[in-house]
Amino acid sequence: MKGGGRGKEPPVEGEGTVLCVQTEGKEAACGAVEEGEEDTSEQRARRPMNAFLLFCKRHRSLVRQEHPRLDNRGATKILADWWAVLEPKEKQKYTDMAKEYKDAFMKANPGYKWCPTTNKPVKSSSQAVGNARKKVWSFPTNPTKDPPVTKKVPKTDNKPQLNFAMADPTKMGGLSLLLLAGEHALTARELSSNTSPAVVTNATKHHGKSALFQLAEISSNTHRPPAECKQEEEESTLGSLAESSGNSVPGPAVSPKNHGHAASPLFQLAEISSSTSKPSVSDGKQCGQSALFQLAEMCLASEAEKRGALCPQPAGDSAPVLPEDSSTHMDPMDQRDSPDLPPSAPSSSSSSSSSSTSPSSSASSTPTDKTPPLLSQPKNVKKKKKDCKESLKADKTQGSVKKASKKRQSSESDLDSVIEAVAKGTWGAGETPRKKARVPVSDKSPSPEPQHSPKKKTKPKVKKPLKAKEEALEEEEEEEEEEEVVVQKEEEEEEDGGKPQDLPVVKEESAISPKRDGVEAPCEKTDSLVGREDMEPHSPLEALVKCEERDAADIKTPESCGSRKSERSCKGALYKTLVSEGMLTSLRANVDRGKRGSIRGSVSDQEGAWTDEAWTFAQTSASNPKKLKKSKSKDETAPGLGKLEEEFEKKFNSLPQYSPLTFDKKNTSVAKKKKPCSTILADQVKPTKGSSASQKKTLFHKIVSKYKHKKEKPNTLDKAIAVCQSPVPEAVQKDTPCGQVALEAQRAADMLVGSQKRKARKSKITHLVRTADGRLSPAEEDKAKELSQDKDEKPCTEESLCNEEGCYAAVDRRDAPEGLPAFFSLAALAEVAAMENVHRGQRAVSLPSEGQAKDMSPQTPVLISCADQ
DNA sequence: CTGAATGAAAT
DNA sequence: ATTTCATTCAG
Repeated sequence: MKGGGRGKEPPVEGEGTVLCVQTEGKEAACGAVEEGEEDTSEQRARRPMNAFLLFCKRHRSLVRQEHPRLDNRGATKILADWWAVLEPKEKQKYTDMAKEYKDAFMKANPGYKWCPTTNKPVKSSSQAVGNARKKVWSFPTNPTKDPPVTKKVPKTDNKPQLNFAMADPTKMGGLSLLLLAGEHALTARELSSNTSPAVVTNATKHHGKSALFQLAEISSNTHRPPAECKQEEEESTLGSLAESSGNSVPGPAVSPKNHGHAASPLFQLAEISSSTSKPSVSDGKQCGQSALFQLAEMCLASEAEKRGALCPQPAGDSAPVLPEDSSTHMDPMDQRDSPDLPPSAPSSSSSSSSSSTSPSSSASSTPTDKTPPLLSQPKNVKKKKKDCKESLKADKTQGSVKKASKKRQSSESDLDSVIEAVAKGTWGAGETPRKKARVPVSDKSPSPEPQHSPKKKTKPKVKKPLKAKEEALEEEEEEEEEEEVVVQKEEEEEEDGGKPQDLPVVKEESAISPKRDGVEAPCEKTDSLVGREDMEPHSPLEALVKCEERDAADIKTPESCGSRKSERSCKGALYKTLVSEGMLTSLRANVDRGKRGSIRGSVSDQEGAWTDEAWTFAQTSASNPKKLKKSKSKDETAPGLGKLEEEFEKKFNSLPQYSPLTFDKKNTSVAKKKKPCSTILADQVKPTKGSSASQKKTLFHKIVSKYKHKKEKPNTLDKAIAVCQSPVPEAVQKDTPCGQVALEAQRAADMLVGSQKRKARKSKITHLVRTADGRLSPAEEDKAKELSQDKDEKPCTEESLCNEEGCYAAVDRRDAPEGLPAFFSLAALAEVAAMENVHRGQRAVSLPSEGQAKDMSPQTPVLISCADQ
């Protein structure tokens, strides 16, 4: 069975196929699982970050602020330099945190293997493996208890529980949809990919379905036939939504039941899924499927209804309707008791699988049908190579898909839009990526601000709220003030409810935030981001990410923060929604508590160490939503996530964030310590940076390649490099005589950090083989370059000139090197190297300030001259 | 998807 | 001793 199913992915299927598809998928999944890879390939949690990565994560934003143009690679280099200079003591913090993180992670995932590999599942290559990497924390052990022991499935070392996580939302149905939505929101682009590759988690999905099914039943309480269930589900769903939208806070009442049963079921679900390693699915699955299917429909229908209710005109794809509205118009209680939903209509329609009310609604319904197709799509998925190359190969083989992953092209299917809308909380709005969700945003602390929407459009009412928000934001920045936030939220909600256009609210916020940003220097990113968001649909994820960074950065410069938060808030909203739905029990708890302000408390409580509970918790809550995410999950930062995340975040934030200046100083000091010369360096340092360096590299490569250096291995060179590598600043270099250089060289060696340290991989090396010409492959060139650097001692003063821009310019023009004679003299190389060194030195020292040296003229000429020599 | 860096773990 | 992979995100 499995063989058949999994192997292929059904490209597209009609509606009818849905069930079929699912079935196949399941089988496939099962097969995969059975194959044994289950654990590994399934959804592996991401490995915990090491100290350096934590450091990078924490400081990258800073680096980028300083060097906006610098790309990540360059930033990484700088970060590496910083890291290198970081004092042990300081590093220790990161190291410790990393350790804690790791320990916690391991606790959560007892059998976790960093390198799953080994199994190379032949599998259908792309699929199963495809997603492999799920999210970081694998999830769950039981929420209640953490211990790994709980983990039910010891099957393999990897986590068994994953199953649940693995479950493919798309297949799951309404609930899954919600999850999906959440994820979608989180990672818009990824979603598409996820969907497509049903493959990935076949087994999991499979389980998920059955489990889901059960869940559905539970929630409904009555085991009624699917049809009836549907209604119930619908109602409940609406209710939950209403709750969420309406309040996140308070009220107690409404949801208790809902909430209660939903939640527990979830856990059960998780357990079930995990426990049943592979259910016999056949029977269950069918039932499950149908049930799920229906459920999904219901959900859609309900949504459609809402939409309709809100917006009389269904036609618009993206009418700006808000989900919340629905809440507004209905009482949760009422809903529960008797669903009167459908102002607009569709209840009946909804009931029928077909769906459909209006075109728009049809769209919504469509998704369901379509869903399968999506799944079938290839998936580019991001997962890197998770399973190693095989997966990659597979992907490649499949070819086409890649792009899809990046942007959710899947848009074709309305589903996406729907999902997004749901995620955002704004149904109608769907298309506009930017707006953050109005929703409950605040569940946590941090993020109330929305800045993205650059356009303020109309800002409807709610001015008050804005101010309040601003204040709140500020406060939050300083400290998270939940209460206010909450209040604001409520206000917003109300407002939203009053008006269908929640967008405005957001805009307002955005408008405000811009100001702040404007004030701040660092906004560039933000701005860009914003722009992007407007432009692109998938932006949200990025935005979120950025937000995270921003937060980190904020610590240092609080001002800047405004923009990102919005994203976060969006996320929070999503989570909230999910929670409200009962999908994330733990979250809900948190949310509730959080509203009261507990968040902080909780954090503080655990502050010290990662509690098992916390981890568990977090995993549980987080994992669900994230599963889909695969690559980027960004769990930590998520606003509404569980304690774990909070803790993580908190800890992460607590990590010292060193300002560039600090590093500069350090460099200086270090240099001084090591060598006297360094002093100069420090002063002179400028922001030059990696980027330029990289470009130079390119140039150098070319040059080098021309005369083909010989050094295949950097090793030999290393020494030399070490020697020369002084970080001397341009000025210094100029001035500095070779002799000093030598001294510095040592120092440099110290500073040297790693950049070039690492050996190239074999594969790469292979890659490096010389060409017939005798040229070296790029890699080699680099090495050669390095060598040259080593030698750099030479006196090329001018080179030092290269600044970021200067360098760029130079680079641009450069090319000249090609013309150079094949036989570059060592001296010439040395010069080149010197340039590089300079670069490096600057970089190392790099100061934020930009000014500088532009006096230096382009080095290209110099280079040439050198070459001539 | 790649890469740039470091580090932990696995092979 | 060598590979993977974790984070980030522009190319």
